[in-house]
Amino acid sequence: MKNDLQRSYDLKRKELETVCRSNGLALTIQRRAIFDALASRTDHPTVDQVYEDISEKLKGVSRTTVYRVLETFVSIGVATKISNPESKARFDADTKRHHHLTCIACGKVLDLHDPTLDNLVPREGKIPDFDILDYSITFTGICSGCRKKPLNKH
Amino acid sequence: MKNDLQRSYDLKRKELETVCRSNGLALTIQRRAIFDALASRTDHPTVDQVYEDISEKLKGVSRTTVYRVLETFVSIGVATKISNPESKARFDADTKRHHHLTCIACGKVLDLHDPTLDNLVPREGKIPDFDILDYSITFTGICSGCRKKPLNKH
DNA sequence: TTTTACTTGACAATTTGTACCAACTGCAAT
DNA sequence: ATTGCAGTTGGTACAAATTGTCAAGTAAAA
Repeated sequence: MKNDLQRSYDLKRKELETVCRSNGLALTIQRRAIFDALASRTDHPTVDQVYEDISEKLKGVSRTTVYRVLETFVSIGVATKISNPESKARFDADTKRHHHLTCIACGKVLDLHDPTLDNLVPREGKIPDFDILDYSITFTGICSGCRKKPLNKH
Repeated sequence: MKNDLQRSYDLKRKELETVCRSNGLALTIQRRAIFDALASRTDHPTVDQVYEDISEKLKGVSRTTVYRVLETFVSIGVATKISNPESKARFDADTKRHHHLTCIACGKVLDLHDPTLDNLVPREGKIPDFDILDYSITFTGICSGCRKKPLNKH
C-alpha cells in the first residue's frame, strides 16, 4: 500500500505526462528524470544540483539539457524559477520598503509603492525557525508595452 | 531655484556621505559616480548598466570596481540587491502559490505556506499599467542554523 | 517499422561574478 | 599644505553560470 508521499509523487508524474502531451512535447527520459529530481526535493535546487542528482541515474546527460528542460518546465507551468527571470544581479538605490512588478515577457522591473502591503506578518506558528528582517513582494505579469505586441517566442 | 527632483537628489548624495563616514569608508569619486548613476534611474540596473553609465564620465573605471562598490552599498544599506543573494537560478516544482524565506547568511531558501498571505491585491490605482498574473513574497532574514554561528566575514 | 519533427549531447562562446596584487588616493594627523 | 597609511582601485587572470550551434539520436504518430 502506498503512503501519501508516494501517492502525491505519482500524481505529479502523471501531471507531467498530461501537460507535456497537451503542449505537444515528447516525454523523454531526461524530462522525466529531471522532473523527478526536482519534485523529490523541496530546497529549490540550482541547475547544477539537479544535474548532480540525475547524473547518477542517467549516464551521460548534458548540463545543457538540464538548463533547457528546466526552462521548458517553467514555460509549461510545471515548475517555477525563484528570483528574477534573468538570474543576474540588479540593484536599487531605493531602500524603503516597496514591491516590484516584473514583466515575464521583457524582464522589465517596475516599482510598486503601496502602504497597504507594507506591514505583512506571517501568521504565528507558520514560520519555520527564522528571524525575518525584511520582505518584498514580486508580482509577475505583463507590462503595458508587452501586452500590445504579440508574444515573440522567447 | 531647485525643483523637488533636484532637492531629493542632493539629499541622497548627502546621505551617502553621512553613511560612508559613519562606516569609516572613503568617499571616492568612483563611489560617488556609481551612487549617482544608481540613484538617477529607477529601473533597477544590472552591474553592467551602471558600468556603462559611469564609464562615460569616469574614464577608466574597472568593472570589478562597480561590482565591489555595489556590494558595499548593499552592506551599508544605501542600496538593495534585487533577487537572491547568489544571483543564480533556482527552481521549484511546487507551482501552487507560496512564499519564501531566504537566509542572507547562507543563501538557503525555505518555503512558507500561509493562506493569510495568498490573496493580496495592490490597492486600486496604485498599480502602473500592468496585468498581474501571480506573486510571491520573499522574506529575508537569518535561518536558525546561521543564527547560532558567528557571522563569518567572507 | 518507418518517418519526421522534436530533443539531446558535446563543445564553443559569452556573460556574469570573484581572486589577487601592485599602484593609487582619500583623509586624518601632522 | 605635506605626509603617511589604511582603504580603494584597475587590470589581469580565473572561475562559474548561461547560451548558441549543429550533427546525431529518439519519441511518437502514421
